[in-house]
Amino acid sequence: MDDIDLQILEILQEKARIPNAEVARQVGMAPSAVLERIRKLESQGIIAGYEVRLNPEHFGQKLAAFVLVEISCGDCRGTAEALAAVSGVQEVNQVAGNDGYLLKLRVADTEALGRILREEVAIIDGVARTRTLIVLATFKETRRVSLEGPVSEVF
Amino acid sequence: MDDIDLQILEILQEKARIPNAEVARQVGMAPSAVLERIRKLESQGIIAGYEVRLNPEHFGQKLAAFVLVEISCGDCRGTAEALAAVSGVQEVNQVAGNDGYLLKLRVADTEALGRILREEVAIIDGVARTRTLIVLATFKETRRVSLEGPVSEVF
DNA sequence: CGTGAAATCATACTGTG
DNA sequence: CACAGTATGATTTCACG
Repeated sequence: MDDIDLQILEILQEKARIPNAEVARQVGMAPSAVLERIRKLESQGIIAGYEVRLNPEHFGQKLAAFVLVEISCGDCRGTAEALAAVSGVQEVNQVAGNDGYLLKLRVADTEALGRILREEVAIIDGVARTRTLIVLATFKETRRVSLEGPVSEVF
Repeated sequence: MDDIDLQILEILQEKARIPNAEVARQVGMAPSAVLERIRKLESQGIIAGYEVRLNPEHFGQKLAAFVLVEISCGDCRGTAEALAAVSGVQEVNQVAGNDGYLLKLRVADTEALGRILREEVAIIDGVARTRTLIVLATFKETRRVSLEGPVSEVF
């Protein structure tokens, strides 16, 4: 991965749906060459995929929340998968410390959140306790990765 | 927004970089009509944008962490913006309760995280205390929104 | 919402350093 | 091996019905 690859990734992070030909212009190369580089980045897993970003508020999901799920591990295999299947869950992160998992979810409102915690989370095997953080406002939400600094060439 | 729009969004959530003509085939419409719908969804803000998903591990960012930032609000204007500017910060969520903000960040390693907390977060005006949750594993990480249920027509 | 023509783009192939 | 040039077919755009 060289400097031109980084330029391409930077452009794509800025605007993922830019035409290939436009990327080629910006990096000063032929479209075919740029395409070849992008394909290679995809096959190397450096580009993991492409996503549409929908506005959740238009789909009746006005509330975001983080839920810390404390685990009492009798039988914990499958807990993560069970949590991932809960309504509205966008993230399941296993975290160090007593709180075993940190979930991020998007739901309609506090009522729906309460229902989900009671009826879908609490019943999962190994779930001891939950602590919920209601999101009042989101000031930044990106998946951008800073492309500066040393780049691992592994994989 | 009607049922065909929902179908289109569902297809795009599944695979964002699908050619328009393919979407048209799946919903049984002319490509031009589909494109027109997509453009409308974009201008309405229902489609908020498109993203490349890069693999952070290829860019020396092997560690994810959540940081709860407790705020002692003397002068809190600008705190969120200051937090958003911290290295590696991907999310800044204001949360209810004592912990004022929940950050998500991606960094190289625990050493970098420590440095950032000391040198970039702790010095921000209004930051009283932080509690860090190290992510050991991520089982799910999506921005998909469930398109079922009642759809708000507002905006 | 569909059609069709024109512009633009994607991509496979080929040649070149 | 990476890149540019080229040709072909697909896609996007836009005016119009």
